[in-house]
Amino acid sequence: MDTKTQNRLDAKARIIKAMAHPTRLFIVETLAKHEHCVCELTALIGADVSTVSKHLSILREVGIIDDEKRGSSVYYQLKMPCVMGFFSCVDTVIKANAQGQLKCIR
Amino acid sequence: MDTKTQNRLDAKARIIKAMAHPTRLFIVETLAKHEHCVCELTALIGADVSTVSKHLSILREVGIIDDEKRGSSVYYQLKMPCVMGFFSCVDTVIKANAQGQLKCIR
DNA sequence: TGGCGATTTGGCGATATTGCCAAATAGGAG
DNA sequence: CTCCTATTTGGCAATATCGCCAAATCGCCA
Repeated sequence: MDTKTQNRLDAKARIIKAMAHPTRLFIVETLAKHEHCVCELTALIGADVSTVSKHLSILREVGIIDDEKRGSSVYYQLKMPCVMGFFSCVDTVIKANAQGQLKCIR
Repeated sequence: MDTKTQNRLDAKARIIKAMAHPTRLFIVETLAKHEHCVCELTALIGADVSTVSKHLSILREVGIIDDEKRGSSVYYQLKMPCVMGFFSCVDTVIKANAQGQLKCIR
């Protein structure tokens, strides 16, 4: 694997890794509906605020979401809605696995 | 976040996590062209055979690739080609980030 | 200006991932 | 049967991730 390919795949993996966590998937799905501030997301997720804040910064770092400070709150929004289409393939994989399981039982 | 959502997102994250590694991205992209045996992939990647074998088992475990033993070799193939479309969004994110950088310099 | 609510950052222990080596396993060729 | 090649598995050290607490920031508002 040459260096150029390595760098390209490193960049790609960094972005995918940012989504490879249940809480961060929840954040992306939730922001797909509409923007939310950190406190709202924290309430929905049910984890420590600092934990949620770190998840948000991971997603922002790779450019998937955007933040905007308004008043005393920080509002996050989905910057790259295409990731939602991205997920439909994952659901396809899950469905295919389930059908494979069924076939074994039958 | 209720238990049902938690389980759904765990399953989704598991699959995405399987792709969140440069070497495994390389494997998926390579298999998208056509099937390869472990030895061929190992040569292309340039890592230890055992390392490549483990990466392959991670991808197989979540149902993204399939294996078939023929002769003394094991051939792997892409089972879920939709992941390639999945990647185009990631490229979009990378491009958007680059353009954002440019805007800052200008 | 002092204090309050919202958010981020530092740090720590627990856990997970990664990549190599060595050893086990599985088939095929001689 | 025995050697050889291809692959997988076990184990280990290095590194990264995760989630909480505590502390630092940052705006507002009285």
